[in-house]
Amino acid sequence: MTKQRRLIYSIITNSKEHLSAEEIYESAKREMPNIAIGTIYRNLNLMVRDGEIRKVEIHNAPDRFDKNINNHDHLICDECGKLKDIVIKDFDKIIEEHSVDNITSYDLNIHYVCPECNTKQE
Amino acid sequence: MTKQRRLIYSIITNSKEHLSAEEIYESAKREMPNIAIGTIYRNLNLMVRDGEIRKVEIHNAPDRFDKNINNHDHLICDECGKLKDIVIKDFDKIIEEHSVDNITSYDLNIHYVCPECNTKQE
DNA sequence: ATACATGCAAATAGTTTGCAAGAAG
DNA sequence: CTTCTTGCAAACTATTTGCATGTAT
Repeated sequence: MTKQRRLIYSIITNSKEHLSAEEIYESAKREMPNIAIGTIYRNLNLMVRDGEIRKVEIHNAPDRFDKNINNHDHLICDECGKLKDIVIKDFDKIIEEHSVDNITSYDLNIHYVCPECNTKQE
Repeated sequence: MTKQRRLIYSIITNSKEHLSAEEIYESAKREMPNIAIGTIYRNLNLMVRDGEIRKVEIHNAPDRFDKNINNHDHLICDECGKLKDIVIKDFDKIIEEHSVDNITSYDLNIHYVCPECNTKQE
């Protein structure tokens, strides 16, 4: 439990957004200018392993980190890149009905244009 | 329409597997030893853009290329890494029921242990 | 004390790109 | 001919890692 780790954790839990490692790094540097990007990644991975946070992997974009560790999926805006949580109800059951055994996890990202970007476009 | 492109396309359509760029490269080199990996990627991207093939993006693993361009999702084996196609019926409707507008695409990969690897383990 | 975490820099993997030479229409 | 594509090598992005030093317990 170093102060670096405490800082990184607080940045994630205090943010309303799903931050990338780079964004966490920029934010952390304001408090600790010498903090290294390697330290950010190492701590993020430890926290993910220990179930304190969740990693959201997105294609063609850096991973993002989520304080919400409950079962949920993500909406990803094609315009601004921001994420929102979504819960697809009974999704586990839907998959099980397709008679697939030994499921370890699944990974669902829905791409869309978020309401904010959609109104901007008009 | 170069012979490189024709070769790459035939490798994909003749394969029963979902090949990675590297695997396509290895296979192509047997016919054309001087073919460059850059040529593989350039042609794959063109074919994806033109809808001739589909790119399957998997986290922590190289992209794979799929001759099946119909709507379908993928099962990914955690042991051997091989992919299988799966169609989750009415999945579009399930998402729409969650009152999300402006959906452009979605991306569902289900991780599991495939029957082949599962019997091996016992 | 001593085990673990850090900062730094270099390495890694997968993919993309600039450019001069070559092939296609 | 002239446009598009190739082969090659270098660049790129996100992330990981080796190592000597520093910090926590």
